[in-house]
Amino acid sequence: MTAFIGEYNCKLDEKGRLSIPSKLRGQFPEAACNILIVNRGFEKCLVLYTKEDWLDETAKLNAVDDFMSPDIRRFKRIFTNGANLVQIDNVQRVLIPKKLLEYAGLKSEVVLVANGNKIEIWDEDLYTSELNVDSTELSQLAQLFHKERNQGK
Amino acid sequence: MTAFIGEYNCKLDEKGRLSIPSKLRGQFPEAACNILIVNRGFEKCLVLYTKEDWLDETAKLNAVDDFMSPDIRRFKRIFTNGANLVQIDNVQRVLIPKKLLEYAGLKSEVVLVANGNKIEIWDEDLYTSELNVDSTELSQLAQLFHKERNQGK
DNA sequence: GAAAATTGTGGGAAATTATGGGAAATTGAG
DNA sequence: CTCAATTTCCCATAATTTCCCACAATTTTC
Repeated sequence: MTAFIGEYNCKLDEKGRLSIPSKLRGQFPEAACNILIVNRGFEKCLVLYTKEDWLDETAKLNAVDDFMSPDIRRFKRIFTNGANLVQIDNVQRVLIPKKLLEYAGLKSEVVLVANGNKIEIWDEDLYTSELNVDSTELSQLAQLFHKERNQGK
Repeated sequence: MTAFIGEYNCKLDEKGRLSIPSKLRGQFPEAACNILIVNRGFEKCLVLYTKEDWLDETAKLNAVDDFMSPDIRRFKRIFTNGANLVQIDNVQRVLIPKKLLEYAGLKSEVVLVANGNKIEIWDEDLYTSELNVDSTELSQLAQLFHKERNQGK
């Protein structure tokens, strides 16, 4: 599984093309791996996966039989909603589908944020306010995280 | 088994023809594979299978003995009854039978959604509301998924 | 600090894909 | 058997996407 690192500011051109900074590009497993999957994030952002990691994620979903229940089917749909294949062109850009640009409110200035095996794509301004947190809230969040992590076990 | 990726907006023309986006078409196992099966979905949508995967599905059904119960027989009958062979024409379109269009409430704007080895076909508006979920419901669904996945084993 | 190499940005042309319409073929009813 | 209706097949145009080239900007090297 890939583990991306870093945070990168970049630009979308008016055709909706996002050029991937070479430092990030270098982190992809294979030079040959030039197909990515973009998806809507739970927040107002997009998420990039390598094809391999996307297939791993969805394999977990697909292992569960659709006959089982309507809720299972619904969950699968919600989880995979918006997925799009994109190809990296020969100058390291991907064309982001218009629908997804709208969803995430992406205009020109965007931020790519590594998050495990995923890369989040945020509008710069939204990202700034998402990160805008004071120390009280941060420690509340940490407590919550700790609690829920242990519940999950 | 095929694993399709992506969500695609497309249009039905007034003859009921659905053109398959090239990105999706490229995911079919063989260029020669130009016969698909459309069936009713459990929700108000349709489901596309490759011929091969459809045969797998029906094999699973037929593995269950008809002697077992009337409900088994009834389910098999109803499930199989909606299935239709459709052929991909030379510009990558399939003609969806009118009965199925009605069943899924398909008008002009539709969405094709990859779901494992199947492709779901939704009316755009219905699909949007299917995906419209608040965070409380989402976490309930996630829990349910987690639970049922483990039950299924 | 200047030159070279790499990377980022923009735009245009070519190829591919989508879409609509019409003609030919097939089917079914009378 | 004939006519009407539907279906299949094919072609033309519109729209989109992909590919390519040129230049700008940044980084690296000497």
